This record gives sequence, structure tokens and C-alpha cells, in this order.
Amino acid sequence: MKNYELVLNRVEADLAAGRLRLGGRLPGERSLAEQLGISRPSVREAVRVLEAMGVVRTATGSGPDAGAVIVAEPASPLTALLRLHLATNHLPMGDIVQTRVLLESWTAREAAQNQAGGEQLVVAEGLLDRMDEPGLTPEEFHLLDAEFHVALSALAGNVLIAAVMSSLRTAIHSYVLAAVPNLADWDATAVGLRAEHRSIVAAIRAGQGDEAAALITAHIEGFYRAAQLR
Amino acid sequence: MKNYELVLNRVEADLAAGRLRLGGRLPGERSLAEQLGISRPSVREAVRVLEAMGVVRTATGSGPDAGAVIVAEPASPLTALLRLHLATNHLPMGDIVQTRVLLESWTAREAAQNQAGGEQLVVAEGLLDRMDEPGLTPEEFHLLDAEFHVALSALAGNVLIAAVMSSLRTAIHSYVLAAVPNLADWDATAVGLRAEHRSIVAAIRAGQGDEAAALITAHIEGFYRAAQLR
DNA sequence: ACTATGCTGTGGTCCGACCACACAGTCCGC
DNA sequence: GCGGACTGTGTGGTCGGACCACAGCATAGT
Repeated sequence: MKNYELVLNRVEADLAAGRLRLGGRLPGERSLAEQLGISRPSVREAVRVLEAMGVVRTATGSGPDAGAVIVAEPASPLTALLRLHLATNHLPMGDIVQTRVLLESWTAREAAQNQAGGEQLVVAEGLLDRMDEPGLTPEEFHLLDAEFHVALSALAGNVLIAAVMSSLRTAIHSYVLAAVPNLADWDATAVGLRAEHRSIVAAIRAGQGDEAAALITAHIEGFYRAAQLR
Repeated sequence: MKNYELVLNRVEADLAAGRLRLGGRLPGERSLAEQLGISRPSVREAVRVLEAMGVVRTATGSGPDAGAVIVAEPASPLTALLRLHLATNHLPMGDIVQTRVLLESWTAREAAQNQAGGEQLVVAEGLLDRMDEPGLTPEEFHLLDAEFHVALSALAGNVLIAAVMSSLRTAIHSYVLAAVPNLADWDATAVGLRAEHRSIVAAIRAGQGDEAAALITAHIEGFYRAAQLR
């Protein structure tokens, strides 16, 4: 058992037992080191891991926001995880596309059938309005596109699926951008994507779950095919 | 930009550019520190994060297996991530169950329709045989059960979905075990679970995708309802 | 009453040292 | 010549101590 794992176990146990809760703070690194009988560097390694896992957020200085604050941010570590494993080339882009289709078609169907999260849908439409602005660069467009898809995924109210979707869309952003030159005509593509977005939202609003799922499936697969992302 | 992030960026860039590949080794910590003009503790924090992300595996000593070897283990960090966020109580068990149903019903349908991975199916059946042994403790049973569900998820050939499923099933193992006392009659429950497993495999083998998906959905939801896991 | 100043505690970084480990080459006894 | 013991070397693992930057707060001075 490595020393830094002592800290991880301790923190996980404290979280599970309610001794640590969201918004609370970890003991100081020096104090934690003394309590566990290990050195500060070992504690720091553990805190780094916790930070990389989205469990704590560290900040210098004093006051209530300083120190290692307990947060619950599963999306950013998931993104980093995907990015790294994408970089190793052992995570095929095709699998990611397939996963997106699965998750997004499910959330679209759920959202349409349950008609929950109406205000979220308004947020998504606001993003679509911003995407209508002329003169957007492909980068700006795809950042908004990512936000839109993440907003849709949140409609179903499943935090795990929403986090996974958010991470997927963010992790592949640079790959998507790099593939834009593969498109025959970016402007024409953008026009098509905008129209598809609107029809997806319309289907969800109309409660047509199967229709929304089919539209979003075609939307995603169509783009990846056109951009020749594999 | 914190110093340890320098290392992370460097490693990710090296991976993406092919300068580092699976099975290769990171430069030594001391060497890396000198190259980047930072201290060894900063390098170590980064290596810890990479290790926590399943990108490297560290070992002491010398020889080809020593040092920081590049690996691709997305499942174990995902498991840790889920466990930690489950511990914070900001990841509802219901969302996990819902995700399992979504992923597993999809993989079952895919596997049935494509009839791919026949040998994997044999492996899964071997697990079922071992689960038939009398006298298994609930812990042993559920470990085999976890392996079975992971083997099923691998049938569809999507490494991302397989990794997520594997992590889900592993992360909730302790929670499942803790809920066994909620069951009215463990032995009767086990008999039912075994029969459901067999019928799922049979449906996949027969190419009945919708049937397999429905069976596995009922299987998962039924157990969580019986165990009162929420 | 208000402002400025130092105090205190936080994480961020670094240095140098020592340990345990595992392999590889070498030395010594046979 | 051969084999086993042994030292050398490089790896990560751990430690203690030190200094820095930062942010809030108590206090002294105006």
C-alpha cells in the first residue's frame, strides 16, 4: 500500500460516512500528513489525484474558498480521461460516435416523452440563436454546438449520462476542428446542422420521442461521415 | 499554469504525436524534471495523475518492466472516479441503474443482431457455470455476476462502452453487497438471477435482439428493486 | 470611523537526501 | 571453465525542511 493511497482511502471513507461533504474542506496538507504519519509530499500526491478526479478544488490564500474544497465535478476528469486515451490511439473514434448516438438518442427520447426540463430546452434554443449569427468561425460554432448537445443530454435528468456526454463532446472538440477542412463546403454544412438542430428541438417539444431520436442519430452520424472522422 | 500540468501536456502531446506509444516508457522522473526545468516532486505529482488516469503503470527496480510504462487502462480510473463520486452522494444510484439498463440492453441487442464475439459468449457461459456451484457466498456470486455482465458488454465490440460498463459494475459492487440483507430470500433470488442469465444468453445466441434487451432490462431493474437500492 | 500594515495560514515549489528494489555485470571459489 | 555470490547502477518511494505567493483578518495608526 503506497502512502498516498492512505489519503485516498481516508478521504473516500470520510465522504461515504458524511464526515466530509460538498463545500467542506479537507484538513490542511501539513495536518493530514501528521495525522496519517506520512510526509507532506505524499499527501500532496493524493490531493493532486483527488483534484484530477474532480473531488476537490485547491486554492491558495486564506478564507472560505482557500484550501482543498470538496466539489463534485465528474465531467472535467472524464474529459481528461477521454482525451488521454484518445491520444493513445486505443480508443477508436468510431466507438465514441457510436456512444454519442446511443446516449443522445436515449436522452432525446426521454426528454420528449417526459417533457421535463422545459427551461433547459429554452437554454438550448438560446444557444441555437447564437449559432445563427453570421460570421461565426468553425471553432466558435462547434463550441456552441458542444454546449447545445450537452444541454440536450441534461434534459433527461441523469447526471451520469449528462457528465459522460459532456466529456465526450469536449474531449473530441479538437479532433472535430481538425476535421473541418475535410468538409466540402463548411458554410453549406453549417446551414444543414442548424436546420437539424431546430428540427430536433421541435421534435422534443412536440413529444415525438422516436422522431427526435432518429433525427439526432442522423445528425451525429451524418456529420462524422461528412467530416471523415474515423 | 501549474508545473505538474507541464508534464501532463508534454506527455499528452508525445502520445498524440506517436513519440510515446503503448508499452514504451516515460523518461525517468529526474530526467523529466531537468528537461522541463521543474523539480522532481512536481513531476511525481503529474506521474501520479497519469497513473490514476490509467495511462502509465509505475514499478520500482530496473529492467524492462520498471519505471513508468505506458499502458491503456481506462476501466480502473473510471471505477475510481465513480466510486469517489458515489461516495459524495451526488451520483444517485438510480442514475447508475438507468445507465446500466441503457448500455446493457444496447450491447445485448447489438450482440444478438451481429452474432459477433462467439468465443466471448462462451466465456460468459463459463462464468454462468461457475455461478451454478452450490455454496457460493453472495460476495463470490456477485463477483462472478459482475464478470458476466462485463463480458456481455464486451460483445458489442465498443471499447468505450465496455469500459464504462465494467467500471459501473465494479464501482457499485460494495453497495450491492451491502444491500443483500434487504433481500427477503437470498437463495431464491440467486436461483432467479441464474435463470435470467441463461435466458439472456439464449436470446443473444438465437439472434433475438429485442428479446435479449427486454430480458436484461427486467433482470437489472428487478434486482435493484428487490434489493431496495436507491 | 477609516485606512494601512503586518500576521497567519493556505497551497506551490524546490532541494537534497536516503531507502527498497531489481536487474546486470563482475568477481571469487571451486 | 563454471556457478553462485556480490557489488554497481538506475528506477521509483519517501522524507524533512525550507522558501515563496497569496488571501483574509486583526490590529494599530491616522
